[in-house]
Amino acid sequence: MGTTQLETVPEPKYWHLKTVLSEALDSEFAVGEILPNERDLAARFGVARATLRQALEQLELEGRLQRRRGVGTTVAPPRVGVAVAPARHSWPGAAGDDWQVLGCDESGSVPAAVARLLETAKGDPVHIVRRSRVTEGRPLAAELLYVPAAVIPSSAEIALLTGPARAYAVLAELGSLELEGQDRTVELGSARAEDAKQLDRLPGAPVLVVTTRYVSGGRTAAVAVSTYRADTCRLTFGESDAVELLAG
Amino acid sequence: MGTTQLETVPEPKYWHLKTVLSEALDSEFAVGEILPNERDLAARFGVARATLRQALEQLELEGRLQRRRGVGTTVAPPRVGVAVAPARHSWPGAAGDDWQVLGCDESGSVPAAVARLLETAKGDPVHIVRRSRVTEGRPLAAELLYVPAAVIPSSAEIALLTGPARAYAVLAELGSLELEGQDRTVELGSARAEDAKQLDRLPGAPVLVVTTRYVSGGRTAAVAVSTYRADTCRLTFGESDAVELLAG
DNA sequence: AAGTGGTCTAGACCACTTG
DNA sequence: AAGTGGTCTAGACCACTTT
Repeated sequence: MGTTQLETVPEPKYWHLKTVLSEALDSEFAVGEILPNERDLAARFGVARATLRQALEQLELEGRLQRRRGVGTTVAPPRVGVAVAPARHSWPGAAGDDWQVLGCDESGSVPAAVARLLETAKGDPVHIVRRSRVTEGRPLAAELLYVPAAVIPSSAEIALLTGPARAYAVLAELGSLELEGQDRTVELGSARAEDAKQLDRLPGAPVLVVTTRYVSGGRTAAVAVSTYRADTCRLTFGESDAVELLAG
Repeated sequence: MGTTQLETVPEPKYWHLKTVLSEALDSEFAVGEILPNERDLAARFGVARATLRQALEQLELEGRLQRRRGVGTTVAPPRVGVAVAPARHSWPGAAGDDWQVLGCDESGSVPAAVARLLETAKGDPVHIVRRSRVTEGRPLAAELLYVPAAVIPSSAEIALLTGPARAYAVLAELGSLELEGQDRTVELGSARAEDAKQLDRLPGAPVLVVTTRYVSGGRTAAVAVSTYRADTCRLTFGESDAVELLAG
C-alpha cells in the first residue's frame, strides 16, 4: 500500500522537549543552578510557553527540577531516601523517630477511609495528632495520626490538655499499649491546602500518601496518614539500611 | 490599614472546580458512568476548556477519573490494593507470584542507577527479564528484572536460548541461589514509552516505581524495577493481608 | 518596580475510537 | 464520518519574591 512507514510516531513536542532538557540537565547544569526563565526558554526552543511548561512539569514530577513562584526554576538535588518502615516495629513517637509533634485536635473531622479502618462511627471522639518530618531544614512530610479516644484509657484526663502537651500525652499512652502488628499502603495523592502549606508546596502538588495501621488488642488502635513530597522523597523499605546508604 | 481581610485566598478556579466535581462524583455518579465531554463541561461551568482539563487531570491523578482518547471520561473504580512485599522473602518467579514472563534481553541498556546497585561496569553482560502484572485483564505493572550474568553460573548456556524460554531459565537459576535479604524503594515517576504501551497509558503517565534489591552471596544479585500505574494502584506492605481485605 | 512562575482564555488542529 | 480527549498557540493578567 505504498507508505508503510515503520513506527509513524509523531512524538509530542513537549515530550521531545523534556528529553532534550533532561539531557541538558545531566551534562550542562549543576545542582542548584538556575535555569533561564520560562519565556526565554520557550522562545529559545521555538514553542509556546504552555508547551514548555508541560515539559517542565514532567521534569519537576520526576524530581529533576524545582520551581518556585517569584524566584525561578532550579536544578533539584537527587531525591532524599526516607526510611518508612523502621527495622523494629514500634508506635509513632517512640524514642528516636524522626517526627516533630505540632499539636493535637479532637474536633477535626475523620476521613471516611480512615474511619473505616478504625471501625469508628461518625461522632466517635478521635484524637488527631499533627506531626511533621523535616530533614536539613526542609519539610519532607506532614502527618495526621488518628487515635480513637476509646483505645486510650485516660482520654478524659487528656482532653483537658491542649496543643503539643496533649499530643505528647496521647503518644505516651499509646506507647504503653502492646503493639501487635502494623501494615502500610502507599498511593499517589495531591496535597490538600493545609499539607501543601506545611510542605512548602502549592495545593495539588503530587504527594506519596503512606497509610499505616497499628494493631493492638485485636483491633486497629491507630492510623497514621503521612503525606510525603513526591518530588523530593524516595521512600525506602527494608531490612537493612544498605539501599539508603548506596543511593545517597 | 482598612482592609485587613482575614485569609485573602483567591482560590484558583481549577481548584474550586475540582472540589465541586469531586463532590458531584461522590453523590451523583456511579462507577463506570460516562461524564459529559470536556467542551460541554467547560461551557456548563463557564470556564475555558484548558481550565476544566486542569481539574480533570488532578482528579485522574487521584484515581477518581479515567480518561481515554476517542472514548470519553468515566468514573474510576476504587484503587486496587496490590501486595508488593510478599510475606516470605522469595526470589522473583517463585511459585505463586503474580507476574507473567514476557521475554528476556541481553542487549538492552542498564540504567545508571541500576548499574550502581548491581555494582556492574558499563559493558558487563546483564540478563534483563521483562515481566508484566495483570489483574482482571487490566495491566497493573510492568517490570524489568536485571540479573548480572556473573551471578548466574550457567550464563553461557542460557545465552543460547531466546525469549520466554531464556527468561524462565534465568529465573530458575536465580531461584537456586540462597536469598539473604531484600529491600525496596518507592518513588514517583513518569511512564517511559515502552512501559506506557504495556500499561495502556500515554507516555508520561504518573507511575509508582518500586525498586527491589535482592541480596545473595554478600552482593546485590538482582534488581527489579517495577512500574505500577499510579492512577489505579495502591501498594500494600504488611505482615498480614488485613488491610487489603478491608480496603477492597 | 521588576522579574519570576501560576492561572486563564479562546481558539485551532491532531490522534484515536466508534458507529 | 462524527465525536472524544490530547496537543499547541499567543496572548493576558495575577501572586509572589526580590531588589
